[in-house]
Amino acid sequence: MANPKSFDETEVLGTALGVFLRKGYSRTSIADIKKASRLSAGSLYFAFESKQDLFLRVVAFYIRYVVVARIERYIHDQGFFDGVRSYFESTFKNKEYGRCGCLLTITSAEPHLDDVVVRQVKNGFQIIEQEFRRIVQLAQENGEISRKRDPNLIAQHLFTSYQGLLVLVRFGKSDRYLKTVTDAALAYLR
Amino acid sequence: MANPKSFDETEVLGTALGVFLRKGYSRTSIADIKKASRLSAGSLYFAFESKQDLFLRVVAFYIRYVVVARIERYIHDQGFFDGVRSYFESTFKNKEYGRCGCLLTITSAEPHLDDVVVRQVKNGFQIIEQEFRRIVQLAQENGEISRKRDPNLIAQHLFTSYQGLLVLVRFGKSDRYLKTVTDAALAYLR
DNA sequence: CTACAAATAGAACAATCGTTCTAATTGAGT
DNA sequence: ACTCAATTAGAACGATTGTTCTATTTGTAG
Repeated sequence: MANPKSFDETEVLGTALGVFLRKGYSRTSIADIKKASRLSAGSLYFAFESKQDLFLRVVAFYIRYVVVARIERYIHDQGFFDGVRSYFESTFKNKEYGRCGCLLTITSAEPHLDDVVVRQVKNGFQIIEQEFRRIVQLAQENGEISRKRDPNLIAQHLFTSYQGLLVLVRFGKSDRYLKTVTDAALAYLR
Repeated sequence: MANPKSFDETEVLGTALGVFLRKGYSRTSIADIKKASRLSAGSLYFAFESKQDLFLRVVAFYIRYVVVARIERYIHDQGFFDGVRSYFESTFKNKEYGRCGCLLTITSAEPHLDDVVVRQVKNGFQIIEQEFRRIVQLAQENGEISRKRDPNLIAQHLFTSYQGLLVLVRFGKSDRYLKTVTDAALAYLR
């Protein structure tokens, strides 16, 4: 045994996430990751198998600690309608990773991705949609939404509006515009 | 005078559009364009100033002869509701450029674009939104939509749903799913 | 038929990409 | 203190990028 690892892998994942969000998968170079993480090529390739391997782990990190964690927290703290509104608004108000869109959304726009990557992104999408379905059903039990409506349909609508919103966020629409869009998406649920 | 141009520039723009739609701006190489158009680097750089110049002209071509032309035709032939439905469905049913998403949508997801490109894409988005607003107002005059509703809001909703749909199309959701999403977007307008 | 410039083809350029390799450094176990 | 393997840094590799350069071909005007 000698020379224990001098950096926290999770921390690197968070840093890399920021870079991937800003530049996208294929246009992010290892040089970018090196600069952001202050690690050398040697260290990076010692810790991660390849650029693709690093990205896959970043996606998993993102789904778990950004997307799902955020949804849970908002819904738990504020209930369905206000929680969804806060979640939608976090896409353009959040300081940490805000205004960059969603890692899954921007990745799905990239061409000729490896099958493994596609599967990982698909999985992420399903998790988000499933979360939406879950909170809709919860809201129906609470009486916040009528039990007569189809939760699948509502979840789909939520998901599509969310994706549309993210495109507009990425594209730099004004906060006022994005707020109106959020309102319209929520109005459909009343 | 000698040796007149042996290829049609518009034809090249159409071919290049197909490549850019499949691969995105930054990941499309001049080699790709060469292969698709069967032109040499010399010819391409004789006709177009640079890769960026070519792309700008492709975007203009796309807005005019694909997006706007398609909207006009569907609305003219089928009226508002069926027209919008057909237009939405063309994003995943059209054989020519279908299933690739929208050139503007996928470009807006790309990082660090030149200001000139950003402006061109922004312009395209505005044109689409403006077209939506125009056909909504037209539908209000026809009585297809209540005159009491705010056409700007409806156009915004249409635009956002359209962008969300395009993300899902690009991502390979099933026709059935996409049709449901389209229905939900239209239901909001009734 | 000759001359000439527009148009073309393809080799060559520097820059950047992801990745690998080789040393040098590090610190715990003996 | 010495050993030895885990870890690190950074040079180097071949492949690919957008672009430029140099010939060569081409068709028409005189």
